[in-house]
Amino acid sequence: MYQLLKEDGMAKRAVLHTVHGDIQTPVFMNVGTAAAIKGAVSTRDLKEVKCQVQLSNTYHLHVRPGDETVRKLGGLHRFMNWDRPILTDSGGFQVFSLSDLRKIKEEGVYFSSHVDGRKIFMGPEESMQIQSNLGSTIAMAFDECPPHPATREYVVDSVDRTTRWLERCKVEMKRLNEQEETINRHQMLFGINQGGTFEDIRARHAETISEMDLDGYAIGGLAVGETHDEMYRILDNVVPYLPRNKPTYLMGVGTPENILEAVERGVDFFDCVYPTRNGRHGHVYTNNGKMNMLNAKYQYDDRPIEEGCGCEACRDHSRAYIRHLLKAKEMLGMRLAVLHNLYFYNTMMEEIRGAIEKGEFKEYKSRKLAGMIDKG
RNA sequence: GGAGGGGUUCCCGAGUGGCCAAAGGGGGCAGACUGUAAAUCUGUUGUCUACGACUUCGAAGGUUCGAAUCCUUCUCCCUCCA
Repeated sequence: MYQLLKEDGMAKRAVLHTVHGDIQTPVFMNVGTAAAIKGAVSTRDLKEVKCQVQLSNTYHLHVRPGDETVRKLGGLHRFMNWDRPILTDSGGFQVFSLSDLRKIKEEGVYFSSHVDGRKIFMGPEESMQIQSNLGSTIAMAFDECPPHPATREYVVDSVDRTTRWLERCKVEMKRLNEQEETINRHQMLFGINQGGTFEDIRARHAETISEMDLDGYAIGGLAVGETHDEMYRILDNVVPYLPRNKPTYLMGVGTPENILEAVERGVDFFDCVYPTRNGRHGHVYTNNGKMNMLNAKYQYDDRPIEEGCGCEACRDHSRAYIRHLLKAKEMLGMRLAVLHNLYFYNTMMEEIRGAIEKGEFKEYKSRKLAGMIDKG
């Protein structure tokens, strides 16, 4: 159940009650694609870094270790030792990211596994079955994330198919949740809006899926190469067509700035690989902007990444030391950078929630952005 | 003492007369990354009054229109046999 607690302009402060506990929104979901946050981050670390929800991936877990394996081991929560909510992405993004390794048909998508090349068929039913086997808190509809740029004809075809797939997802999810042996019989299903950069297609699709009474609504197919302005324009245009009394999830986004802009436009669920991937690559986020810890200027810098930050990296170590670890390719360097970034993101979301509660989101956003732009 | 092999740009290491400022790694420096095929990928890495010039391949001298590449001497290192 989703409860809207407070509104500040378009910005929403809400709570989503789930069988695995409450999610306070706006929230950033920490991405652990293959049932692990890359960078040697444990579930203990995740709790310390204030992670509310983890995101895992249907396609990747189906390929390895196999969703049947996870089901036999009691589901993803038990497998990973994570008792808070998990959202599983459907495999729809892999239709985009593994575009050289797949064929799209009406019935679904034929992949050749990126691991060993074997044929894998995934349609809406298969995606729901896999996610049911994983037992995640929230399942995502199986969609196609179209490339950018794409022609209008391509996008129309793709979105129509995604709608038909969504209907099939809904039927299959209902069936699975009614079965006795299902691990999580309260698994939620979020639908995904598509339409590329075509506002009218986006809006019409949003209206169509809004009538389907799903547990939440995502906006997909953004941050795939379009400009930030285009992305914001689409949010302006689409969010109003999605139900306000349901979660609004902007998939795969984004930078701290992207998130602030999207919250202002009514989005309250996010996920992105940036904090983890950038951390592994030596980039860390601070209130003064992004830093590349690999840069020579930090060689003798004895300060923490960010003064006053409560994360393990900042409490215990200097920039110089973390730079050394990263340069030496010591695992600890990546781990500390990732922990810092996740802490930064999750803390920012906490601040956002506080600001909305006080009705001061706009001020908070300007302050935050000014800091990051000034010294970035 | 005898026989042989070798010293290349920060490092390792190709290159045996012109297409060589010199392959390829590494290291350095910088950049990219948005529902993760990513501990990945890209650029750059002699100097300058830079679409041209200058200095460089152990040192010095020589052959040649032209040398990192051929010759002479010197020097240093390594291996094997005594």
